[in-house]
Amino acid sequence: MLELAILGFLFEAPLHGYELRKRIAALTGHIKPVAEGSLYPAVKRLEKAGLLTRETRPGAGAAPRHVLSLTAAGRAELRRRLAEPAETDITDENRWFTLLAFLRHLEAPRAQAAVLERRLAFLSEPASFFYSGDRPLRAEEMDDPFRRGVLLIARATSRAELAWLRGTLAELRAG
Amino acid sequence: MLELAILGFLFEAPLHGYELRKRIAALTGHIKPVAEGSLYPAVKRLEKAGLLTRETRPGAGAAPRHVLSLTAAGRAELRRRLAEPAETDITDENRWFTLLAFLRHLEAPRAQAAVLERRLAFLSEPASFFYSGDRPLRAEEMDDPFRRGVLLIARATSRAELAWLRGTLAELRAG
DNA sequence: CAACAATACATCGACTTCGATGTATTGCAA
DNA sequence: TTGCAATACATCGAAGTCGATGTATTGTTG
Repeated sequence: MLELAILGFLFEAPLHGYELRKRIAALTGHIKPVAEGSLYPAVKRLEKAGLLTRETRPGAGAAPRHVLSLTAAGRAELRRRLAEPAETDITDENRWFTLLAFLRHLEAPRAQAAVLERRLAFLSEPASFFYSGDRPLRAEEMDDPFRRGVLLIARATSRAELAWLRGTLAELRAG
Repeated sequence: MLELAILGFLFEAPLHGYELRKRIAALTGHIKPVAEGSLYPAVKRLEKAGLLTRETRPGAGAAPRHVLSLTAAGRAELRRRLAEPAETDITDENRWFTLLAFLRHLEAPRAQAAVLERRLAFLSEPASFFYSGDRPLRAEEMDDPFRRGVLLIARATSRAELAWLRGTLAELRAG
């Protein structure tokens, strides 16, 4: 998720680490903040893998700025990660939202639609957080108000997302 | 999140590891599966901390069952984690849902309400995933259909949850 | 003019998690 | 009857993440 965000932001423009950090904080920081101690090693990993390059410039600030840019391999890798997301990128909302934030960089509408369809399939499966034997329980069946809340909120999210998915898929197909 | 689920399920009844694994999978597995390689070390940690005990019984299955039970300290620790959740337990939906699944074990309605109020405060803050300068952007302002989707879905979730929170808080206060 | 926040890096050890692998038994289906 | 799925543990190394800490400069505010 962190790496996807780094690749996604750098795809849009070269940035130095501090700016990248601020953009990631704006994107997902209110939900799940990313520590600096995670960001710099992640940048290093991607650099080592040849996905980005670092150019040192005598900075306006204190330390010299390291401007980070994606390489051709890095741009290809972003597109690959967007086109072939892992299962948890589809199911985990945090990851899914991060993916959606950069899905525009996947140029082919067909490929974009294919990703949305995976999410559609996931949301269409009968699933719950709570079961009676094998049967998923509905909100109305829960006595516990807190567990009922989980199901009510999940249902509202699911409905809104299914409506949006169907509409957007129709638009993508129309062209 | 994993530790909270372990404490939560064992609070309800003593279980052996395999059963615990299945319950955790049912609760959150469709969204974010937990590897066995995470579960057993987590159980060990909690055991070492004196929060649970392990009783070996000649099992019906292959290996002998290790029945896990919470100690008094373990029960107290669950209540403490429910009453004083970390900030990300409030903001991250995965963690928040796990917390809600066990919030009934916090006996005092006052304490339950206090936790819901923290979530209410978080959801009431003006926040977005996307900004123009400092100003959070609304769904209607987004050109990118995917980013618009993120905001539309988040808004639907937020509305449903706020309605549920207000209703449940009223009930808790009414007694 | 002193203190502090913000800018701009970076590292380190501790801890957590993951994926792979291993052991052994029961029961069912091909 | 052979093999596979399910039951029921468990470990190990690799990798990732976090929180704390450190350095140095600029700009702002009291």
